Amino acid sequence: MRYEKGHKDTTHQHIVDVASALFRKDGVAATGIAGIMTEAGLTNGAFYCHFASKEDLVRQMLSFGLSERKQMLSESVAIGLNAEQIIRNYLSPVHRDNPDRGCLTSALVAEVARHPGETRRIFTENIEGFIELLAEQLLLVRQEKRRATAIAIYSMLIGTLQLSRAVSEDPLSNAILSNGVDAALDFIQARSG
Amino acid sequence: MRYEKGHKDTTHQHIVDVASALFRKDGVAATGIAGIMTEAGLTNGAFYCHFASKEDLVRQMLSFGLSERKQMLSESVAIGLNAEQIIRNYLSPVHRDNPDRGCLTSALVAEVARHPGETRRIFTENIEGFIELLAEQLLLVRQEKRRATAIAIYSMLIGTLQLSRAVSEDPLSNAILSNGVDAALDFIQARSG
DNA sequence: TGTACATCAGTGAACGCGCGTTCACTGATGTAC
DNA sequence: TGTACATCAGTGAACGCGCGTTCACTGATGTAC
Repeated sequence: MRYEKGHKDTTHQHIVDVASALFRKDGVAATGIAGIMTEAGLTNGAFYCHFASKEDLVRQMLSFGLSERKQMLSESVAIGLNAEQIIRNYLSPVHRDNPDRGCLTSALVAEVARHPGETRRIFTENIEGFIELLAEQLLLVRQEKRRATAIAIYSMLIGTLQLSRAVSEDPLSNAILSNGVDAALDFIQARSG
Repeated sequence: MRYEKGHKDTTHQHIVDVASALFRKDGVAATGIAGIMTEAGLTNGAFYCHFASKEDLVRQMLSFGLSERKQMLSESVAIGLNAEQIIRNYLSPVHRDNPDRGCLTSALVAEVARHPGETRRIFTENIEGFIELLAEQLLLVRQEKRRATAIAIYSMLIGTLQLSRAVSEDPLSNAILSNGVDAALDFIQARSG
């Protein structure tokens, strides 16, 4: 069969979206091509009409997924969320319990570190824009300290979320999250004025 | 051949040590039994004289490895290192560049989160002792805030180390590390007095 | 003291399975004449 | 307008390979008589 204009692009994007969710849920190494394609409603072979290799998919997924997350953050700001609300959303039980729809960095940062330089380069490129956007929201922090503060907060957030996901169940996991919110806010406070 | 008394325990421990390094370097999912046994100087089959399954090894590795790390921290304290020095060592280029000999949590926390409940329980159990020990070093922080502060600092440390490992090369990676030290010290400062 | 047997850490080949990747093929539509 | 061919996203079987796990076997030593 022939397909309508734009069909291939739609399918391509669909595969990236499906892979992005599976990678975040199970990790890159533990997710197979066959599983991705089945989940996308296609067969194995079609994968290589869209990607040169699994690593190629990983790179496209990082590039698209991180800029998508950046846009989500940007929209949060646009509708009036401040730094505190962004932090509360990030360190929420909902985010903890749904890694497949959550932050790519907290789900995949350790695995990215083990991937080839080109993959890490794409990660780095996208993360820098993210940090920049986060820095802009730290209105109380002196301009020249904003970037450094944003990096530190981002590190806190990904470390805290990961720890809350790894420990077995409540109540410790919830305590880690709410403790993380307090800590991030105290830290911003310390860097303010 | 028969072996001297204690031989099996020595071999068992050796396999755990080898696996611990490989898991930290490449991740659990990407490390195979055959690779571990070859690195340990044995053949495949012997693995099941020592462990019921790969998951069994993962659990023993976490249990032993985390209590080993806790003892290392304990010894650092015994020889007079303070909280600042512990943080500087943790967020050093040497630690970043040698994950196979470094912190298990920063290397494996995201993967542990995807393992069965029993594995996460072992992780949790050991991490709590670690947090406690770290809390005791926060001498400037008011007693009732120490535990919460220790958790937050630990989250910062693992998040920062992971981020520094994932980004591509210097100078950003080094900046993330030294920025992390400043942030952790500022945070302790904010919680002091 | 000498012989027969038990022990058991480790060997190495094999199991079924899923991995990433390749490739000859399909078939609906578009294009050329 | 009708026919022959080109296009190309997707199919599905197959490739070699390594995975976790199983198992019959080895062989040096310890034990029993």
